[in-house]
Amino acid sequence: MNRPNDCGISSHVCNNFHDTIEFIGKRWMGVIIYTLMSGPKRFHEITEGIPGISDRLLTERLNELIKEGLVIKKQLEPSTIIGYELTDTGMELKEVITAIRNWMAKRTTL
Amino acid sequence: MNRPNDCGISSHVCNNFHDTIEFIGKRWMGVIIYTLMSGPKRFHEITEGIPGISDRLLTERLNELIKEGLVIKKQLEPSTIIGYELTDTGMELKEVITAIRNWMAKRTTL
DNA sequence: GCATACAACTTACCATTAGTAAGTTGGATG
DNA sequence: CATCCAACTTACTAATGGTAAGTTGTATGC
Repeated sequence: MNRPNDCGISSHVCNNFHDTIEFIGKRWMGVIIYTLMSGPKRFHEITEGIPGISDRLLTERLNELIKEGLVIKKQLEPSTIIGYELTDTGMELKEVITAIRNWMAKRTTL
Repeated sequence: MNRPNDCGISSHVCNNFHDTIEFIGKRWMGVIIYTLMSGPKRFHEITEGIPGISDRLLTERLNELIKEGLVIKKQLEPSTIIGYELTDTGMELKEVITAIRNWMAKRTTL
């Protein structure tokens, strides 16, 4: 039987696995992060790129991402317009996204 | 709002990044899959290994995982007791979990 | 074979979160 | 300085999750 800490690495990291996967797995989180992978975007560019998402939820998710340091609000060159950009930490999720897409590719060929 | 399923492979997970990450990111999905990575488990072994999860939600998530072909219900040797085991497809999510854990390890806060 | 215990659900009800839509604010543009 | 529209905010409804109690089924002991 698995105990919560019985994972072979440090218990701190192990105990955070649940929080981590639930955070990045929250509704719309994945596609928002994925959308920002291709570069900084304005609010309405994100909504237009993600069919079905509402302003309210995008605001909420972006604020959560900012709070967790995965996204920053940034002034876009050369105007005064602001947009949202992945931080280095956020950008490092690329490997997670790649792993998911690899898994998907294997699965659909079955 | 759920977009219509246009691939016909399964009801939730198809070759679409959004559906896939939302499926494996559903509440408790990550830890359930992670728990089963170390081998087949009985129902109560899973609940005991995941503090906070309820019988109702574990039943619901296991049924979703079975429906999507990530988990099978299996008779555990040598008794008549049944348990839950990851399929090959489910087990291949190990790389996704590894990628998340690597990302976590790099981070300073969450 | 009957009683007990516990595992594995199931149901019911309340709380939280998501979806929808309308309203508000504030900066850009004519 | 009026209009537009991006970027929120608020209010309300629908869906999902949390909690707890109830039900069914199988193992074990007498």
